Amino acid sequence: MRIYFGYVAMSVIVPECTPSKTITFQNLSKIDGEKARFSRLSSIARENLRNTRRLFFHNQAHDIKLFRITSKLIPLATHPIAENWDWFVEVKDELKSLGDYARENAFRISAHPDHFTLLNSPREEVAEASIRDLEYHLRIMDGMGLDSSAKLVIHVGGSYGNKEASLKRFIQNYKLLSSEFKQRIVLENDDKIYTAREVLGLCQELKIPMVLDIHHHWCNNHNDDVGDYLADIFATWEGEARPPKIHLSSPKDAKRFRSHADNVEASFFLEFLAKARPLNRDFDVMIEAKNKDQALFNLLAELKSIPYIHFIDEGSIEV
DNA sequence: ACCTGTCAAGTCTGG
DNA sequence: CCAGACTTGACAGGT
Repeated sequence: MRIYFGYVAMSVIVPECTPSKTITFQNLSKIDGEKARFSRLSSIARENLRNTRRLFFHNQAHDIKLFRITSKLIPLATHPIAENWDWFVEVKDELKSLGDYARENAFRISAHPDHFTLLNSPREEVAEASIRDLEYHLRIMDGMGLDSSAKLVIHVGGSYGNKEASLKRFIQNYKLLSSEFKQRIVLENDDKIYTAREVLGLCQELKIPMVLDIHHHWCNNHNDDVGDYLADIFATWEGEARPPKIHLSSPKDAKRFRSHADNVEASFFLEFLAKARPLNRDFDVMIEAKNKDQALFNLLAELKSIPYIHFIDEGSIEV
């Protein structure tokens, strides 16, 4: 089984290369005239795209085929102050060529809309804002010309005092979405509310691929063992062009155990690998650590001493 | 060059 | 009913 590794949004190795530059609402408001404000936003957006391109080159040079693009690529894209700003036209060409490069090098691109994207909120304005945010992500992926294997990873949402009703509301709202959304949305278990088993049930019912977050499962699991239903989680990816994806991170410390540590404990990964090995299926691992790409390299360096792990290149292994 | 409080967005808890 | 926690990278204003 082949396992590919990737990291989230930014590099700690490539200097001066943030793809998430922004401007605060307050400061943008100080600029006189809509035209000048939009021009400022456009120049930030283009800078972010330039840096994303540099990250792509870096990834390709190191055989890293898995990458999560930042949600902050286009500054204030869904903020009311930028409502009349046609950002897509401004960055259309850059987006397309970025996507071409990704396709040529067989990159697996994903995005993870922020935690206030809540499809199941009982507040209509929140649910609507969430759809606007998903639309924004869709336009980026479509603009890059990526096929439906480029996924949008989201959580189920809040519990709002009634988990059962909130799950139902997710189902209702999800069903209202067009197929453009549905072919990209995948669901992830979270660290507080919806466990892996609950998310799996939802994914099976709605035929949505499920991303298992090992760290979240460790925080929030109702005492069940993910090994018992890992095969079912992987099965939600049947018919998809790409293999299942998991998220991997380690707890920061005993007190802040939900937070991401700087690096990933090799034992944390190996424990999971022991459960996945019998299934003998390829899967992708998204590393979520403060040290970003360096954490990926650090983990792989540690795996070098494991006898049954063979290195294909800098970014993938064979087990 | 470096430091610190603040930032568009939501939800949950505890007082 | 409201303040604070949660979480994270970057801004912005200051030294």
